[in-house]
Amino acid sequence: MARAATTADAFNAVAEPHRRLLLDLLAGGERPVNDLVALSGLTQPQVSKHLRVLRRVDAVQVRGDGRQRLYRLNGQALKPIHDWIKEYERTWTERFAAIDELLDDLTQEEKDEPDGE
Amino acid sequence: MARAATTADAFNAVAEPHRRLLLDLLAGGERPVNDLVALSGLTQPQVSKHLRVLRRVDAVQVRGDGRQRLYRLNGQALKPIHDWIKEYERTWTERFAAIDELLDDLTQEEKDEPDGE
DNA sequence: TTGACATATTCCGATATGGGCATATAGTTT
DNA sequence: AAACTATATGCCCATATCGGAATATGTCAA
Repeated sequence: MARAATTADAFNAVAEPHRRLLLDLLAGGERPVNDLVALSGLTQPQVSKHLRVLRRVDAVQVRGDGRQRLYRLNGQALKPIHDWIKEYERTWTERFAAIDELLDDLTQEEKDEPDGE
Repeated sequence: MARAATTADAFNAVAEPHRRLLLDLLAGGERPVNDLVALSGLTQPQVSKHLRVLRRVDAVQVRGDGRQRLYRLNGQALKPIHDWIKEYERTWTERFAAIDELLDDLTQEEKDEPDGE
């Protein structure tokens, strides 16, 4: 066995800068692929491929419209990321940071394994 | 040229589930590697390697203490992720979602490139 | 049907990743 | 110094990733 999970969840989908760019562009509204190509400066296949990944994690949805395919953002899929990172927000909120640090110290004392060492 | 950026920014560091686990554990306070090994169920080299990546993006900081190395979370490094994803929050906040959808439609009309298609 | 346009897919090569295992390095104790 | 503990590294393998170029697929128009 070598290597583990990768492009299959939102976290990974979003780890790619170009993919974030596409999402950002789609945040402005539904758009056909060619628009994204123009706006992103990426090649058409590149865009199609990245959109595919984003689709797999349901971060975007498609809708056929004539010969075009309209892509639309589905932020819902990004919620898990937000939920996870939200917990860390306190870390950089200075006031909380100080409190946390204090708590860490206290907690340490009672939690520290006292099994010799 | 093949392949682009990877493990060098917070987004990527956090894309790995095991790495998120380590961060979550460290959120509970400073800990030596062996604690993390025990708590995570990962092998020691695995932990060391993941910690290295996390260190490279400054998501954790080390402090030597005798023969141990105490790792501590540095949430600050995760802020960019939070800042980015925050913008998408409205998407799943139902009321906003509806409004956005409406705005999309309106915006579309005036923004749609009228250059022949 | 043929042709033009829009988008998706395939194949390829270069590279990086993560795990496993063995081992190196560092600090401590005796 | 030697033995021991704690952690970091190195090496290898299997696999996934991203980009590039070419091509397939799909849809509409003549």
